Amino acid sequence: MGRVEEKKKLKKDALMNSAFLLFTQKGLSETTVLDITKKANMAKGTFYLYFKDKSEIRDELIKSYSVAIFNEARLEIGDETKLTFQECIHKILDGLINKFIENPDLLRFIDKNLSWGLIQEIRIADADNKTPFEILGDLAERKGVKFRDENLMYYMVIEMVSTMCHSSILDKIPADICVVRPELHQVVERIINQFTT
Amino acid sequence: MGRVEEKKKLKKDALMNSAFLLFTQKGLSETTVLDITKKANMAKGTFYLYFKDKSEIRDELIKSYSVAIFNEARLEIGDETKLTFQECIHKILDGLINKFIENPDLLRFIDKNLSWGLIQEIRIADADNKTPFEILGDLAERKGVKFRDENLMYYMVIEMVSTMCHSSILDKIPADICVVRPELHQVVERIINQFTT
Amino acid sequence: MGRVEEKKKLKKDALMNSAFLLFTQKGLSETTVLDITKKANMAKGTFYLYFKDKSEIRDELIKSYSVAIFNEARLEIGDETKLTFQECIHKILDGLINKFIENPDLLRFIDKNLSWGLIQEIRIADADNKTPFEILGDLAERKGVKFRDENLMYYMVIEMVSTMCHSSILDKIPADICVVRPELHQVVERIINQFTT
Amino acid sequence: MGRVEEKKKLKKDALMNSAFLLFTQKGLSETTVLDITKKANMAKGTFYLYFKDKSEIRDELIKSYSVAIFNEARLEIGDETKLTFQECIHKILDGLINKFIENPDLLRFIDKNLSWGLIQEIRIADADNKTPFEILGDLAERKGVKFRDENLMYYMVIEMVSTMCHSSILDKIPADICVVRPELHQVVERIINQFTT
DNA sequence: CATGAATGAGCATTCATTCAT
DNA sequence: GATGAATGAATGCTCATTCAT
Repeated sequence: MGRVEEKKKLKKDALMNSAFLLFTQKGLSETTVLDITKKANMAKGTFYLYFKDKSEIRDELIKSYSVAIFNEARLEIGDETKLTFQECIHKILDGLINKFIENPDLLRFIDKNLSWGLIQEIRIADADNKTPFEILGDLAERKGVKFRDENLMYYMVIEMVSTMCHSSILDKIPADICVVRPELHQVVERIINQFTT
Repeated sequence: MGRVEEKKKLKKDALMNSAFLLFTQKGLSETTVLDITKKANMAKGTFYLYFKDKSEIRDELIKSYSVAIFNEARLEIGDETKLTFQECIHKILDGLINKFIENPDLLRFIDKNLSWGLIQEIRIADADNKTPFEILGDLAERKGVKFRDENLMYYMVIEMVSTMCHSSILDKIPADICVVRPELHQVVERIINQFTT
Repeated sequence: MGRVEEKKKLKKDALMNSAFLLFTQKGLSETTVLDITKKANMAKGTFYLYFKDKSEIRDELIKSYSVAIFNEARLEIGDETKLTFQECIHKILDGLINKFIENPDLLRFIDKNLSWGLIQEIRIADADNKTPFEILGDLAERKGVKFRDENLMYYMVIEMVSTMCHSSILDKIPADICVVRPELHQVVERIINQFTT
Repeated sequence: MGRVEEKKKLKKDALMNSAFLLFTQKGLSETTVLDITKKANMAKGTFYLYFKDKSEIRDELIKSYSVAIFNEARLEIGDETKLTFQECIHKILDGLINKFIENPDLLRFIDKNLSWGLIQEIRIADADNKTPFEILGDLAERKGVKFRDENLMYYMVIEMVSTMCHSSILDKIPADICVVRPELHQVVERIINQFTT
């Protein structure tokens, strides 16, 4: 039965990959179920064996990609022992930007679909099932840094980073990411300073 | 004939208002022409007497609202003679936030549809047909302030402000606008400082 | 009131001319009432002051043009005294072909809409209100020619002439009218011979 | 899978038959897709599984019926060895008239839709993929008959036959087919004589 | 399990016709 | 009389979803 399970997993993954690409390129309502199944080399009806409807596949996609992104961001820091909190943040930011440059579809999808509510529900399995913010909180504690209004700070940073990556990487607006990157680092630093107590 | 013209204007306005509300609540592709006309108490066909298709009404809406918003923001400053550049910006920001608090639909619509390209095309009739950025540029000049990478700065500020207003006013995420407002002022100030030469 | 009557006639004529051109070029169901009124420089609603609906204008058109065609064909013969019946027919045929070459729209319209029933109802005001076939019958009598199955003969001749004119003049199929014309004369002659007793 | 294919064929045939009847009775633009599917006891959407749009079903219909008609006409001749060319033509003509008497809808459809261009593209699979005119040409050759302006001759004959069948069979105008038939034979004979060299 | 044929609700758009001005 | 704004029925076509095979 493990074989069967594996096969089912493969099918589901194929559908999710197809949907991912199509959603990022054409948007949800412009992507048809037929589009998705065709790209995955399956029949239309098969879709409904794996997902209740179109919105279910979208939700699963968001969850899955978000976990991956945040986990990789965490690993990006590497050996943190000789780094300040701000340096850790810079490393994470650099890692994210690089990732997004390599994989613009991912960026498009994340930016379009990742909601604040969702972020807070993400739990990184490889990190004691903690949420991204708990992980950052632990890091800050280890570095002896304290913030007021942590949530607001994270929110601002995330919004600023995601919107600037989106426009500069995907559309080179208002400038290429090479130009935007140093300014973005600085803005993030300033926002963090603003909230540091 | 003035009567007829007036009536037509009323009809068109009714359609635009209906479309505005529906677009902000359900999005463009989820809003049907029938929805719009029903809400405006008209027959489906009437829509096509005033607009070529759905995208035309959207474009007219964006243009019309953007001009209004930016013009009002400009007037918000009032007598600038005794104010610094930063103080002017704070006044504009406060005015905008107040406006958005009063009119959340407007906020929703602006945030969803106002693109960077569009902003640069907006010309304020009451201000020598200048664009918002030209107006701010003039102001900065009068105040003797200079920036590097002005465009990027404006972009970052606008994105930060619009996204924070959107989430805090409409969804109280990550906090209510009362909490976010002072922090937003400060972030904007810091961003402007970062780019001041 | 004669003035008013005249004006009404002019309007009606303008509508009929526009409709005629549009029907011949685009067909009945592809021509909209708006098309017709626009071409006649009138408002949509005005159409309904002169015609009950689209089919009424078509019927009036057919009648009017058919009468004109047949009357002119009759006049084409000129002084018949020294001509045989066949020579008269040849003259009529030549006149018709020339007329159709000059005015292809007329040809298109006639061929599409002139029914056998209609032909038999046509009465030429300038010829004692006789039908075309009565006129030809009189001519045959004067020339001392007799036919069996006159109706069938006329029908065959008319169909052959109209279809060949249509295709050769309008589409040069299967050949140009220059090539077809002599053969058409001969076929008509042969058909008449076939029915001559 | 043969079952499925068979069913699909049945469905497609049902659609084509419905469309055929409706097109002949109401014309192309007066027939809606809903009409067609209703008559075939299917849902509207099903139509689009089998045909791209309305014009595609019309094209398929014309092609299919034309090939059938011409092939049967060819077979009508039977053993030609003791027949003259004219006698062969008479047999074909008789076969066609009989066929049209039995199947007036077919006649209506053919007459309305079969264009000269199309006839020349018809290739009879059972006769070395030759066109109807090539087949007749071969026959004439075998019989030692020669024509000038063959195309024009065929065109005239076809037009005369189809229009006379149409009106006499479908509307008994100008007379019943029983009356018209012998005259039609004779006219065809005369036309062929006219072009024989 | 997988398929894809079938369904029918839903949409954008057109246009004949009416009617208030 | 003339206008053209308003109507809403009708049409071609799409697509999410179901279900028999």
